[in-house]
Amino acid sequence: MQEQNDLIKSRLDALEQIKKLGVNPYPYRFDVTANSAEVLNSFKDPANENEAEAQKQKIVSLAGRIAAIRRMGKASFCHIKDDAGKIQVYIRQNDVGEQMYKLFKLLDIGDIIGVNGFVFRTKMGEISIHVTSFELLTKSIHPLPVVKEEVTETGEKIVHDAFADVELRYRQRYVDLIVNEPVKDTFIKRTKIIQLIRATLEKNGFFEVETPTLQTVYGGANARPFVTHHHTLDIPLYLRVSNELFLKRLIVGGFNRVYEFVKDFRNEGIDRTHNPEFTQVEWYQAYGDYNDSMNLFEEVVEQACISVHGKTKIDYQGTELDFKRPWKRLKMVDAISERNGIDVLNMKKADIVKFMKERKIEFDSAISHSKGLLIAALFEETCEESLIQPAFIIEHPLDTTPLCKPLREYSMHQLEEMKNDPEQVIFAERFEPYIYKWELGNSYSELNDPILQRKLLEEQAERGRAGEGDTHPLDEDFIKSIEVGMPPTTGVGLGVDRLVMLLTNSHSIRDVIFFPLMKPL
RNA sequence: GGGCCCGUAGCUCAGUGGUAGAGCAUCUGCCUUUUAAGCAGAGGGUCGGAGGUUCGAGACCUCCCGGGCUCACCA
Repeated sequence: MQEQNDLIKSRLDALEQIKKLGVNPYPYRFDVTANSAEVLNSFKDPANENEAEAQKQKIVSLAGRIAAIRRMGKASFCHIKDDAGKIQVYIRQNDVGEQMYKLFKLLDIGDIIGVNGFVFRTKMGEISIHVTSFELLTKSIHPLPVVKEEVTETGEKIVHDAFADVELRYRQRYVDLIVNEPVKDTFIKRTKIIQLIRATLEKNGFFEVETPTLQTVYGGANARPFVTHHHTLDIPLYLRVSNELFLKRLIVGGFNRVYEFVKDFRNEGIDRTHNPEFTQVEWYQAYGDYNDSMNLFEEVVEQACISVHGKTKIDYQGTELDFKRPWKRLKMVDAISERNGIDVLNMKKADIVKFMKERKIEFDSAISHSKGLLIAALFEETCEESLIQPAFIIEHPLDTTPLCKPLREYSMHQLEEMKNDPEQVIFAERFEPYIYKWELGNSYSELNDPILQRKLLEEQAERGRAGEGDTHPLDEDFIKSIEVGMPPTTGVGLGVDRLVMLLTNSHSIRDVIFFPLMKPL
Protein backbone atom coordinates (compact mmCIF):
# COMPACT_ATOMS: atom_id res chain seq x y z
CA MET A 1 0.00 0.00 0.00
CA GLN A 2 1.07 3.53 -0.52
CA GLU A 3 2.48 5.72 2.17
CA GLN A 4 -0.14 7.73 3.98
CA ASN A 5 1.60 10.96 4.72
CA ASP A 6 -0.36 14.14 5.20
CA LEU A 7 0.21 15.29 1.62
CA ILE A 8 -1.42 12.22 0.17
CA LYS A 9 -4.17 12.34 2.80
CA SER A 10 -5.09 15.89 1.90
CA ARG A 11 -5.20 14.97 -1.79
CA LEU A 12 -7.38 11.94 -1.12
CA ASP A 13 -9.58 14.21 0.96
CA ALA A 14 -9.82 16.68 -1.95
CA LEU A 15 -10.68 13.75 -4.24
CA GLU A 16 -13.65 12.85 -2.00
CA GLN A 17 -14.84 16.45 -1.93
CA ILE A 18 -14.63 16.62 -5.73
CA LYS A 19 -16.78 13.52 -5.99
CA LYS A 20 -19.27 15.10 -3.57
CA LEU A 21 -19.52 18.07 -5.94
CA GLY A 22 -20.76 15.59 -8.54
CA VAL A 23 -17.58 15.86 -10.62
CA ASN A 24 -15.91 12.78 -12.11
CA PRO A 25 -12.20 13.29 -11.37
CA TYR A 26 -11.29 10.86 -14.18
CA PRO A 27 -13.42 11.78 -17.21
CA TYR A 28 -12.95 10.38 -20.71
CA ARG A 29 -11.95 13.07 -23.15
CA PHE A 30 -11.35 16.73 -23.82
CA ASP A 31 -11.24 18.62 -27.10
CA VAL A 32 -7.81 20.22 -27.39
CA THR A 33 -7.57 22.96 -30.04
CA ALA A 34 -4.12 24.35 -29.29
CA ASN A 35 -0.95 23.69 -27.38
CA SER A 36 1.00 26.13 -25.26
CA ALA A 37 3.59 26.91 -27.91
CA GLU A 38 0.92 27.66 -30.52
CA VAL A 39 -0.89 29.96 -28.14
CA LEU A 40 2.26 31.84 -27.21
CA ASN A 41 3.17 32.23 -30.87
CA SER A 42 -0.36 33.26 -31.90
CA PHE A 43 -0.10 36.53 -30.03
CA LYS A 44 2.02 38.48 -32.47
CA ASP A 45 2.10 41.92 -30.86
CA PRO A 46 0.79 41.98 -27.30
CA ALA A 47 1.04 45.78 -27.23
CA ASN A 48 -1.34 46.13 -30.18
CA GLU A 49 -4.80 47.09 -28.86
CA ASN A 50 -6.64 45.82 -31.94
CA GLU A 51 -5.01 42.44 -31.74
CA ALA A 52 -5.79 42.18 -28.03
CA GLU A 53 -9.46 42.89 -28.82
CA ALA A 54 -9.49 40.31 -31.60
CA GLN A 55 -7.98 37.69 -29.30
CA LYS A 56 -10.86 38.13 -26.86
CA GLN A 57 -13.27 36.88 -29.51
CA LYS A 58 -11.32 33.66 -30.03
CA ILE A 59 -11.64 30.78 -27.60
CA VAL A 60 -8.80 28.27 -27.36
CA SER A 61 -8.93 24.92 -25.56
CA LEU A 62 -5.78 23.56 -24.03
CA ALA A 63 -5.02 20.70 -21.65
CA GLY A 64 -2.09 20.07 -19.37
CA ARG A 65 -0.74 19.39 -15.93
CA ILE A 66 -0.78 22.09 -13.26
CA ALA A 67 2.84 23.02 -12.54
CA ALA A 68 2.29 25.97 -10.21
CA ILE A 69 -0.65 27.73 -8.55
CA ARG A 70 -0.79 31.25 -7.18
CA ARG A 71 -4.11 31.82 -5.46
CA MET A 72 -5.37 35.29 -4.58
CA GLY A 73 -8.72 34.71 -2.99
CA LYS A 74 -11.35 34.70 -5.71
CA ALA A 75 -8.85 34.72 -8.59
CA SER A 76 -5.79 32.61 -9.31
CA PHE A 77 -2.96 32.11 -11.71
CA CYS A 78 -1.60 28.68 -12.62
CA HIS A 79 1.04 27.47 -14.96
CA ILE A 80 0.03 24.42 -16.88
CA LYS A 81 2.44 22.19 -18.76
CA ASP A 82 1.54 20.42 -21.95
CA ASP A 83 3.43 18.53 -24.60
CA ALA A 84 4.80 21.72 -26.12
CA GLY A 85 5.79 23.67 -23.04
CA LYS A 86 4.21 25.78 -20.37
CA ILE A 87 1.62 28.56 -20.27
CA GLN A 88 0.00 30.66 -17.59
CA VAL A 89 -3.76 30.58 -17.12
CA TYR A 90 -5.89 33.04 -15.19
CA ILE A 91 -9.02 31.81 -13.45
CA ARG A 92 -11.56 34.13 -11.79
CA GLN A 93 -14.65 33.19 -9.82
CA ASN A 94 -16.56 35.85 -11.79
CA ASP A 95 -15.83 34.03 -15.04
CA VAL A 96 -16.22 30.37 -14.10
CA GLY A 97 -18.87 30.68 -11.39
CA GLU A 98 -18.90 29.96 -7.68
CA GLN A 99 -19.38 26.20 -8.08
CA MET A 100 -16.47 25.74 -10.50
CA TYR A 101 -14.24 27.99 -8.47
CA LYS A 102 -14.96 25.76 -5.50
CA LEU A 103 -13.75 22.85 -7.61
CA PHE A 104 -10.69 24.84 -8.63
CA LYS A 105 -9.79 25.37 -4.97
CA LEU A 106 -9.61 21.58 -4.58
CA LEU A 107 -6.98 21.25 -7.28
CA ASP A 108 -3.30 20.64 -6.60
CA ILE A 109 0.00 20.80 -8.43
CA GLY A 110 0.11 17.70 -10.62
CA ASP A 111 -3.58 17.61 -11.50
CA ILE A 112 -4.44 17.61 -15.19
CA ILE A 113 -7.02 20.11 -16.39
CA GLY A 114 -8.52 21.29 -19.63
CA VAL A 115 -9.19 25.01 -20.00
CA ASN A 116 -11.19 27.09 -22.45
CA GLY A 117 -10.55 30.80 -22.72
CA PHE A 118 -9.08 33.67 -24.66
CA VAL A 119 -5.49 34.73 -24.92
CA PHE A 120 -4.44 37.95 -23.23
CA ARG A 121 -1.48 39.66 -21.73
CA THR A 122 -1.18 40.31 -18.01
CA LYS A 123 -0.15 43.58 -16.41
CA MET A 124 3.27 42.04 -15.92
CA GLY A 125 3.41 41.22 -19.62
CA GLU A 126 3.03 37.44 -19.69
CA ILE A 127 0.89 36.02 -22.45
CA SER A 128 -1.73 33.90 -20.69
CA ILE A 129 -5.12 32.30 -21.11
CA HIS A 130 -8.08 34.04 -19.48
CA VAL A 131 -10.18 31.04 -18.55
CA THR A 132 -13.89 31.13 -19.24
CA SER A 133 -14.48 27.48 -18.29
CA PHE A 134 -12.40 24.50 -17.31
CA GLU A 135 -12.63 20.79 -16.54
CA LEU A 136 -10.74 18.56 -14.18
CA LEU A 137 -9.32 15.80 -16.40
CA THR A 138 -7.24 13.80 -13.91
CA LYS A 139 -6.78 14.17 -10.17
CA SER A 140 -3.26 13.42 -8.98
CA ILE A 141 -2.94 11.95 -5.52
CA HIS A 142 0.85 11.66 -5.36
CA PRO A 143 2.71 14.87 -4.55
CA LEU A 144 5.28 16.03 -7.08
CA PRO A 145 8.54 17.76 -6.21
CA VAL A 146 7.87 21.47 -6.32
CA VAL A 147 10.38 23.05 -8.64
CA LYS A 148 10.29 26.82 -8.83
CA GLU A 149 11.57 28.85 -11.68
CA GLU A 150 12.71 32.42 -11.45
CA VAL A 151 13.18 34.59 -14.51
CA THR A 152 15.63 37.38 -13.87
CA GLU A 153 15.44 40.82 -15.46
CA THR A 154 17.96 39.71 -18.05
CA GLY A 155 15.66 36.85 -19.03
CA GLU A 156 17.82 34.22 -17.38
CA LYS A 157 16.08 31.25 -15.85
CA ILE A 158 17.05 30.20 -12.36
CA VAL A 159 15.63 26.87 -11.19
CA HIS A 160 15.10 26.60 -7.47
CA ASP A 161 14.91 23.33 -5.59
CA ALA A 162 15.36 21.24 -8.73
CA PHE A 163 14.45 17.57 -8.43
CA ALA A 164 18.05 16.42 -8.44
CA ASP A 165 18.32 13.06 -6.66
CA VAL A 166 19.70 10.97 -9.53
CA GLU A 167 18.49 7.71 -8.07
CA LEU A 168 14.91 8.94 -7.73
CA ARG A 169 15.09 10.57 -11.16
CA TYR A 170 15.96 7.22 -12.80
CA ARG A 171 13.58 5.15 -10.70
CA GLN A 172 10.68 7.56 -11.26
CA ARG A 173 11.43 8.79 -14.75
CA TYR A 174 7.81 9.90 -15.18
CA VAL A 175 8.39 12.43 -12.38
CA ASP A 176 11.76 13.43 -13.82
CA LEU A 177 10.12 14.10 -17.19
CA ILE A 178 7.37 16.19 -15.61
CA VAL A 179 9.52 18.46 -13.48
CA ASN A 180 12.90 18.59 -15.23
CA GLU A 181 12.41 20.24 -18.59
CA PRO A 182 15.79 19.40 -20.20
CA VAL A 183 15.18 15.67 -19.65
CA LYS A 184 12.32 15.57 -22.09
CA ASP A 185 14.40 17.48 -24.60
CA THR A 186 17.17 14.87 -24.40
CA PHE A 187 14.75 12.08 -25.23
CA ILE A 188 13.17 14.04 -28.05
CA LYS A 189 16.66 14.41 -29.49
CA ARG A 190 17.25 10.69 -29.03
CA THR A 191 14.24 9.92 -31.18
CA LYS A 192 15.28 12.51 -33.76
CA ILE A 193 18.73 10.95 -33.99
CA ILE A 194 17.25 7.48 -34.50
CA GLN A 195 14.85 8.84 -37.12
CA LEU A 196 17.74 10.52 -38.92
CA ILE A 197 19.84 7.34 -38.92
CA ARG A 198 16.88 5.44 -40.31
CA ALA A 199 16.24 8.09 -42.96
CA THR A 200 19.89 8.13 -44.03
CA LEU A 201 19.97 4.35 -44.35
CA GLU A 202 16.69 4.30 -46.26
CA LYS A 203 18.01 7.02 -48.56
CA ASN A 204 20.97 4.74 -49.29
CA GLY A 205 18.71 1.84 -50.19
CA PHE A 206 18.85 -0.13 -46.93
CA PHE A 207 15.87 -2.25 -45.92
CA GLU A 208 14.71 -2.51 -42.31
CA VAL A 209 14.40 -6.06 -40.94
CA GLU A 210 13.85 -7.85 -37.64
CA THR A 211 15.86 -10.78 -36.27
CA PRO A 212 15.54 -12.86 -33.08
CA THR A 213 16.22 -11.49 -29.63
CA LEU A 214 15.92 -14.96 -28.11
CA GLN A 215 18.60 -17.16 -29.59
CA THR A 216 19.53 -20.80 -29.09
CA VAL A 217 23.17 -19.96 -29.84
CA TYR A 218 24.58 -16.51 -29.21
CA GLY A 219 27.34 -14.88 -31.23
CA GLY A 220 28.58 -11.93 -33.21
CA ALA A 221 30.34 -10.31 -30.26
CA ASN A 222 32.69 -11.39 -27.56
CA ALA A 223 30.42 -10.87 -24.55
CA ARG A 224 28.78 -12.78 -21.73
CA PRO A 225 25.13 -13.41 -22.47
CA PHE A 226 22.03 -13.38 -20.31
CA VAL A 227 20.65 -16.90 -20.11
CA THR A 228 16.98 -17.76 -19.84
CA HIS A 229 14.94 -20.91 -20.27
CA HIS A 230 12.08 -22.00 -22.46
CA HIS A 231 9.70 -24.11 -20.40
CA THR A 232 7.86 -26.04 -23.10
CA LEU A 233 10.94 -26.87 -25.13
CA ASP A 234 13.00 -27.23 -21.94
CA ILE A 235 16.08 -25.63 -23.50
CA PRO A 236 18.30 -22.74 -22.52
CA LEU A 237 17.89 -19.58 -24.56
CA TYR A 238 20.19 -16.60 -24.75
CA LEU A 239 19.32 -12.96 -25.13
CA ARG A 240 21.23 -11.70 -28.12
CA VAL A 241 24.59 -10.06 -27.61
CA SER A 242 24.53 -9.03 -31.28
CA ASN A 243 22.40 -9.47 -34.38
CA GLU A 244 25.37 -9.67 -36.74
CA LEU A 245 25.13 -13.35 -37.63
CA PHE A 246 21.44 -13.08 -38.49
CA LEU A 247 21.84 -10.03 -40.69
CA LYS A 248 24.57 -11.86 -42.63
CA ARG A 249 22.17 -14.77 -43.15
CA LEU A 250 19.80 -12.26 -44.74
CA ILE A 251 22.57 -11.05 -47.05
CA VAL A 252 23.07 -14.72 -48.01
CA GLY A 253 19.31 -14.94 -48.53
CA GLY A 254 19.43 -12.18 -51.11
CA PHE A 255 18.65 -8.96 -49.26
CA ASN A 256 21.50 -6.78 -50.49
CA ARG A 257 21.19 -3.96 -47.98
CA VAL A 258 19.62 -4.55 -44.58
CA TYR A 259 19.59 -2.77 -41.25
CA GLU A 260 18.08 -3.31 -37.83
CA PHE A 261 17.85 -1.28 -34.64
CA VAL A 262 18.17 -3.73 -31.77
CA LYS A 263 18.51 -4.01 -28.05
CA ASP A 264 21.61 -6.07 -27.32
CA PHE A 265 22.05 -7.63 -23.90
CA ARG A 266 25.47 -8.10 -22.36
CA ASN A 267 25.95 -9.53 -18.92
CA GLU A 268 28.86 -7.29 -17.97
CA GLY A 269 29.59 -4.42 -15.63
CA ILE A 270 27.46 -1.30 -15.34
CA ASP A 271 28.96 2.17 -15.44
CA ARG A 272 28.32 5.52 -16.98
CA THR A 273 28.87 4.22 -20.51
CA HIS A 274 27.42 0.71 -20.06
CA ASN A 275 23.87 -0.46 -19.44
CA PRO A 276 23.08 -4.22 -19.54
CA GLU A 277 20.65 -3.62 -22.39
CA PHE A 278 21.64 -1.07 -24.97
CA THR A 279 20.68 -0.06 -28.47
CA GLN A 280 22.70 -0.69 -31.59
CA VAL A 281 21.94 -0.21 -35.21
CA GLU A 282 23.72 -2.59 -37.54
CA TRP A 283 23.67 -2.41 -41.30
CA TYR A 284 25.07 -4.75 -43.94
CA GLN A 285 25.76 -3.97 -47.54
CA ALA A 286 26.51 -6.59 -50.18
CA TYR A 287 29.18 -5.84 -52.78
CA GLY A 288 30.81 -3.19 -50.60
CA ASP A 289 33.90 -3.11 -48.42
CA TYR A 290 34.88 -1.37 -45.20
CA ASN A 291 35.69 1.84 -47.06
CA ASP A 292 32.05 2.07 -48.10
CA SER A 293 31.04 1.53 -44.50
CA MET A 294 33.39 4.26 -43.30
CA ASN A 295 31.92 6.74 -45.73
CA LEU A 296 28.37 5.90 -44.74
CA PHE A 297 29.20 5.91 -41.04
CA GLU A 298 30.57 9.44 -41.30
CA GLU A 299 27.53 10.53 -43.22
CA VAL A 300 25.09 9.00 -40.72
CA VAL A 301 26.77 10.54 -37.69
CA GLU A 302 27.42 13.95 -39.24
CA GLN A 303 23.83 14.18 -40.41
CA ALA A 304 22.53 13.06 -37.01
CA CYS A 305 24.55 15.84 -35.42
CA ILE A 306 23.23 18.42 -37.85
CA SER A 307 19.67 17.22 -37.34
CA VAL A 308 19.74 18.08 -33.63
CA HIS A 309 22.25 20.95 -33.59
CA GLY A 310 22.06 22.46 -37.05
CA LYS A 311 25.86 22.37 -37.22
CA THR A 312 28.76 19.93 -36.87
CA LYS A 313 30.58 21.55 -33.94
CA ILE A 314 29.18 20.73 -30.51
CA ASP A 315 30.18 20.87 -26.89
CA TYR A 316 30.49 17.65 -24.95
CA GLN A 317 31.21 18.10 -21.25
CA GLY A 318 33.39 21.11 -21.92
CA THR A 319 35.16 19.71 -24.99
CA GLU A 320 34.42 20.92 -28.49
CA LEU A 321 33.81 18.07 -30.93
CA ASP A 322 33.55 18.54 -34.67
CA PHE A 323 31.69 15.87 -36.61
CA LYS A 324 32.39 17.36 -40.03
CA ARG A 325 33.34 14.85 -42.71
CA PRO A 326 35.80 13.46 -43.62
CA TRP A 327 37.14 12.10 -40.35
CA LYS A 328 40.77 11.27 -39.74
CA ARG A 329 41.68 7.69 -40.68
CA LEU A 330 44.55 6.21 -38.78
CA LYS A 331 46.07 2.74 -38.90
CA MET A 332 46.24 1.15 -35.48
CA VAL A 333 50.01 0.64 -35.74
CA ASP A 334 50.49 4.29 -36.73
CA ALA A 335 48.41 5.42 -33.75
CA ILE A 336 50.69 3.33 -31.52
CA SER A 337 53.72 4.81 -33.18
CA GLU A 338 52.45 8.37 -32.67
CA ARG A 339 51.76 7.84 -29.00
CA ASN A 340 54.68 5.62 -28.05
CA GLY A 341 57.37 6.39 -30.60
CA ILE A 342 57.81 2.74 -31.48
CA ASP A 343 57.30 0.71 -34.63
CA VAL A 344 55.61 -2.49 -33.46
CA LEU A 345 55.92 -4.07 -36.89
CA ASN A 346 59.70 -4.12 -36.57
CA MET A 347 59.61 -5.39 -33.01
CA LYS A 348 59.73 -8.99 -31.91
CA LYS A 349 56.77 -10.24 -29.91
CA ALA A 350 59.03 -10.49 -26.87
CA ASP A 351 60.11 -6.86 -27.30
CA ILE A 352 56.50 -5.70 -27.27
CA VAL A 353 55.90 -7.65 -24.07
CA LYS A 354 59.03 -6.12 -22.60
CA PHE A 355 57.96 -2.61 -23.66
CA MET A 356 54.53 -3.06 -22.07
CA LYS A 357 55.97 -4.43 -18.85
CA GLU A 358 58.48 -1.58 -18.62
CA ARG A 359 55.70 0.97 -19.06
CA LYS A 360 53.56 -0.96 -16.58
CA ILE A 361 50.89 -1.39 -19.26
CA GLU A 362 48.63 -4.11 -17.96
CA PHE A 363 47.45 -6.93 -20.16
CA ASP A 364 46.00 -10.39 -19.73
CA SER A 365 48.83 -12.92 -19.89
CA ALA A 366 46.50 -15.19 -21.90
CA ILE A 367 47.08 -13.00 -24.97
CA SER A 368 50.89 -13.11 -24.92
CA HIS A 369 50.89 -15.93 -27.52
CA SER A 370 49.60 -13.49 -30.13
CA LYS A 371 51.59 -10.54 -31.39
CA GLY A 372 48.37 -9.16 -32.89
CA LEU A 373 46.47 -9.26 -29.62
CA LEU A 374 49.42 -7.62 -27.87
CA ILE A 375 49.34 -4.81 -30.40
CA ALA A 376 45.60 -4.36 -29.88
CA ALA A 377 46.09 -4.27 -26.09
CA LEU A 378 48.91 -1.75 -26.44
CA PHE A 379 46.63 0.40 -28.59
CA GLU A 380 43.76 0.26 -26.12
CA GLU A 381 45.94 1.14 -23.16
CA THR A 382 47.94 3.95 -24.72
CA CYS A 383 45.95 5.46 -27.60
CA GLU A 384 42.23 5.42 -26.79
CA GLU A 385 42.48 8.28 -24.31
CA SER A 386 43.89 10.58 -26.99
CA LEU A 387 41.12 9.95 -29.52
CA ILE A 388 38.87 12.91 -28.82
CA GLN A 389 37.82 14.20 -32.25
CA PRO A 390 35.93 11.76 -34.49
CA ALA A 391 38.45 9.40 -36.08
CA PHE A 392 38.57 5.95 -37.61
CA ILE A 393 41.10 3.50 -36.30
CA ILE A 394 41.66 1.06 -39.16
CA GLU A 395 43.49 -2.18 -39.85
CA HIS A 396 43.26 -4.15 -36.63
CA PRO A 397 45.23 -7.36 -36.18
CA LEU A 398 43.20 -10.23 -37.62
CA ASP A 399 43.46 -12.06 -34.28
CA THR A 400 41.10 -9.50 -32.71
CA THR A 401 38.09 -10.86 -34.58
CA PRO A 402 37.01 -14.07 -36.31
CA LEU A 403 34.53 -12.32 -38.60
CA CYS A 404 36.71 -10.06 -40.74
CA LYS A 405 38.68 -10.39 -43.97
CA PRO A 406 42.44 -9.93 -44.01
CA LEU A 407 43.79 -6.95 -45.96
CA ARG A 408 43.38 -7.51 -49.71
CA GLU A 409 47.04 -6.71 -50.36
CA TYR A 410 48.22 -10.06 -49.01
CA SER A 411 48.68 -12.77 -51.63
CA MET A 412 47.33 -16.23 -50.81
CA HIS A 413 50.89 -17.41 -50.57
CA GLN A 414 51.89 -14.60 -48.21
CA LEU A 415 48.95 -15.34 -45.93
CA GLU A 416 49.96 -18.99 -45.61
CA GLU A 417 53.51 -18.03 -44.71
CA MET A 418 52.49 -15.37 -42.22
CA LYS A 419 50.05 -17.68 -40.43
CA ASN A 420 52.88 -20.02 -39.58
CA ASP A 421 55.17 -17.30 -38.27
CA PRO A 422 54.33 -16.04 -34.77
CA GLU A 423 56.42 -12.91 -35.38
CA GLN A 424 54.18 -11.90 -38.30
CA VAL A 425 50.92 -10.01 -37.83
CA ILE A 426 48.11 -10.26 -40.34
CA PHE A 427 45.95 -7.15 -40.39
CA ALA A 428 42.25 -7.06 -41.14
CA GLU A 429 39.93 -4.76 -43.06
CA ARG A 430 38.32 -3.51 -39.92
CA PHE A 431 37.65 -0.07 -38.49
CA GLU A 432 36.43 1.31 -35.23
CA PRO A 433 35.19 4.89 -35.02
CA TYR A 434 36.38 6.70 -31.91
CA ILE A 435 34.89 9.85 -30.48
CA TYR A 436 35.72 11.29 -27.07
CA LYS A 437 37.80 8.19 -26.22
CA TRP A 438 34.83 5.91 -26.83
CA GLU A 439 34.39 3.20 -29.43
CA LEU A 440 31.24 4.25 -31.17
CA GLY A 441 31.00 1.26 -33.44
CA ASN A 442 32.74 -1.49 -35.32
CA SER A 443 32.93 -2.51 -38.95
CA TYR A 444 34.49 -5.06 -41.27
CA SER A 445 34.92 -6.18 -44.77
CA GLU A 446 33.02 -9.28 -43.72
CA LEU A 447 34.74 -12.62 -43.93
CA ASN A 448 32.91 -14.85 -46.44
CA ASP A 449 35.46 -17.62 -46.97
CA PRO A 450 33.59 -20.51 -45.31
CA ILE A 451 36.69 -22.63 -44.72
CA LEU A 452 38.53 -19.80 -42.97
CA GLN A 453 35.34 -18.73 -41.20
CA ARG A 454 34.91 -22.18 -39.69
CA LYS A 455 38.55 -22.32 -38.67
CA LEU A 456 38.50 -18.92 -36.94
CA LEU A 457 35.20 -19.56 -35.15
CA GLU A 458 36.41 -23.00 -34.03
CA GLU A 459 39.57 -21.44 -32.64
CA GLN A 460 37.50 -18.87 -30.79
CA ALA A 461 35.17 -21.55 -29.45
CA GLU A 462 38.16 -23.47 -28.16
CA ARG A 463 39.74 -20.47 -26.51
CA GLY A 464 36.51 -19.41 -24.88
CA ARG A 465 36.55 -16.27 -22.94
CA ALA A 466 39.94 -15.79 -21.36
CA GLY A 467 39.63 -16.10 -17.62
CA GLU A 468 35.88 -16.65 -17.70
CA GLY A 469 35.94 -20.39 -18.12
CA ASP A 470 32.85 -20.53 -20.31
CA THR A 471 33.34 -21.36 -23.97
CA HIS A 472 32.05 -19.38 -26.89
CA PRO A 473 29.59 -21.60 -28.76
CA LEU A 474 29.98 -22.41 -32.42
CA ASP A 475 27.04 -21.40 -34.59
CA GLU A 476 26.96 -24.24 -37.14
CA ASP A 477 23.97 -22.84 -38.94
CA PHE A 478 25.73 -19.52 -39.47
CA ILE A 479 28.73 -21.31 -40.98
CA LYS A 480 26.35 -23.27 -43.20
CA SER A 481 24.94 -19.99 -44.51
CA ILE A 482 28.45 -18.79 -45.36
CA GLU A 483 29.03 -22.11 -47.10
CA VAL A 484 25.94 -21.46 -49.20
CA GLY A 485 27.77 -18.31 -50.21
CA MET A 486 27.69 -14.72 -48.94
CA PRO A 487 28.64 -12.10 -51.51
CA PRO A 488 31.43 -9.66 -50.69
CA THR A 489 29.83 -7.68 -47.86
CA THR A 490 30.58 -4.94 -45.39
CA GLY A 491 28.75 -4.40 -42.14
CA VAL A 492 28.63 -1.81 -39.39
CA GLY A 493 27.47 -1.68 -35.80
CA LEU A 494 26.81 1.73 -34.28
CA GLY A 495 26.24 2.28 -30.54
CA VAL A 496 23.15 4.44 -30.49
CA ASP A 497 23.18 5.27 -26.76
CA ARG A 498 26.70 6.64 -26.87
CA LEU A 499 25.99 8.68 -29.96
CA VAL A 500 22.96 10.14 -28.20
CA MET A 501 25.09 10.88 -25.13
CA LEU A 502 27.54 12.82 -27.27
CA LEU A 503 24.87 14.71 -29.17
CA THR A 504 22.88 15.62 -26.04
CA ASN A 505 25.86 16.41 -23.81
CA SER A 506 24.73 13.69 -21.39
CA HIS A 507 27.15 12.58 -18.72
CA SER A 508 25.74 9.09 -18.20
CA ILE A 509 24.15 6.46 -20.42
CA ARG A 510 21.38 6.48 -17.83
CA ASP A 511 20.49 9.98 -18.96
CA VAL A 512 19.67 8.77 -22.47
CA ILE A 513 17.79 5.57 -21.57
CA PHE A 514 14.26 6.19 -20.25
CA PHE A 515 14.34 3.32 -17.78
CA PRO A 516 17.93 2.26 -17.04
CA LEU A 517 18.40 -0.90 -15.01
CA MET A 518 18.27 -0.18 -11.27
CA LYS A 519 18.67 -2.63 -8.44
CA PRO A 520 15.32 -3.36 -6.81
CA LEU A 521 14.89 -1.67 -3.46
C1' G B 1 33.52 -7.60 -7.68
C1' G B 2 37.62 -3.80 -5.32
C1' G B 3 38.58 1.43 -3.50
C1' C B 4 36.60 6.34 -2.16
C1' C B 5 32.19 9.29 -1.11
C1' C B 6 26.84 9.93 -0.10
C1' G B 7 21.71 8.57 2.32
C1' U B 8 18.09 13.86 7.77
C1' A B 9 10.26 16.03 6.41
C1' G B 10 6.88 15.17 -0.12
C1' C B 11 11.32 18.22 -2.63
C1' U B 12 16.08 21.03 -1.83
C1' C B 13 19.34 21.17 2.18
C1' A B 14 21.60 22.78 7.37
C1' G B 15 22.82 20.17 11.72
C1' U B 16 31.53 18.23 14.39
C1' G B 17 28.49 13.53 21.17
C1' G B 18 23.82 17.05 24.91
C1' U B 19 15.69 18.92 23.75
C1' A B 20 15.74 16.98 15.44
C1' G B 21 15.97 22.37 12.10
C1' A B 22 15.18 25.95 7.52
C1' G B 23 12.97 27.19 2.69
C1' C B 24 9.38 25.39 -0.61
C1' A B 25 5.17 22.06 -0.52
C1' U B 26 0.80 20.69 2.89
C1' C B 27 -3.40 22.36 6.33
C1' U B 28 -6.48 26.92 8.47
C1' G B 29 -7.67 32.21 7.74
C1' C B 30 -7.17 36.86 4.49
C1' C B 31 -6.36 38.42 -0.51
C1' U B 32 -10.09 39.33 -8.20
C1' U B 33 -3.65 40.78 -13.13
C1' U B 34 0.03 37.17 -9.73
C1' U B 35 4.71 35.00 -11.19
C1' A B 36 10.53 31.86 -6.57
C1' A B 37 2.98 36.04 -5.33
C1' G B 38 2.19 38.04 -0.29
C1' C B 39 0.48 38.26 5.08
C1' A B 40 -0.95 35.53 9.83
C1' G B 41 -1.07 30.82 12.18
C1' A B 42 -0.66 25.16 12.37
C1' G B 43 0.73 20.20 11.40
C1' G B 44 4.50 17.02 9.36
C1' G B 45 10.54 12.70 11.09
C1' U B 46 11.84 4.87 12.94
C1' C B 47 17.77 10.94 10.78
C1' G B 48 18.36 4.20 4.78
C1' G B 49 18.29 -0.68 8.12
C1' A B 50 20.35 -3.79 12.18
C1' G B 51 23.73 -4.23 15.99
C1' G B 52 27.60 -1.84 19.15
C1' U B 53 30.43 2.15 22.06
C1' U B 54 28.59 5.96 25.56
C1' C B 55 25.28 8.61 31.30
C1' G B 56 23.69 10.34 26.37
C1' A B 57 24.31 8.84 19.03
C1' G B 58 21.52 12.08 13.27
C1' A B 59 26.91 12.44 14.36
C1' C B 60 31.61 7.53 16.58
C1' C B 61 32.45 1.78 15.36
C1' U B 62 30.77 -2.96 12.70
C1' C B 63 27.65 -5.31 9.26
C1' C B 64 23.70 -4.89 5.68
C1' C B 65 20.62 -2.10 1.78
C1' G B 66 20.49 1.68 -2.09
C1' G B 67 23.10 5.39 -5.01
C1' G B 68 27.42 8.32 -7.12
C1' C B 69 32.55 8.44 -8.74
C1' U B 70 36.49 5.22 -10.00
C1' C B 71 39.19 0.55 -11.22
C1' A B 72 38.35 -4.31 -13.31
C1' C B 73 35.08 -6.75 -17.29
C1' C B 74 32.94 -4.72 -21.70
C1' A B 75 30.45 -1.40 -26.24
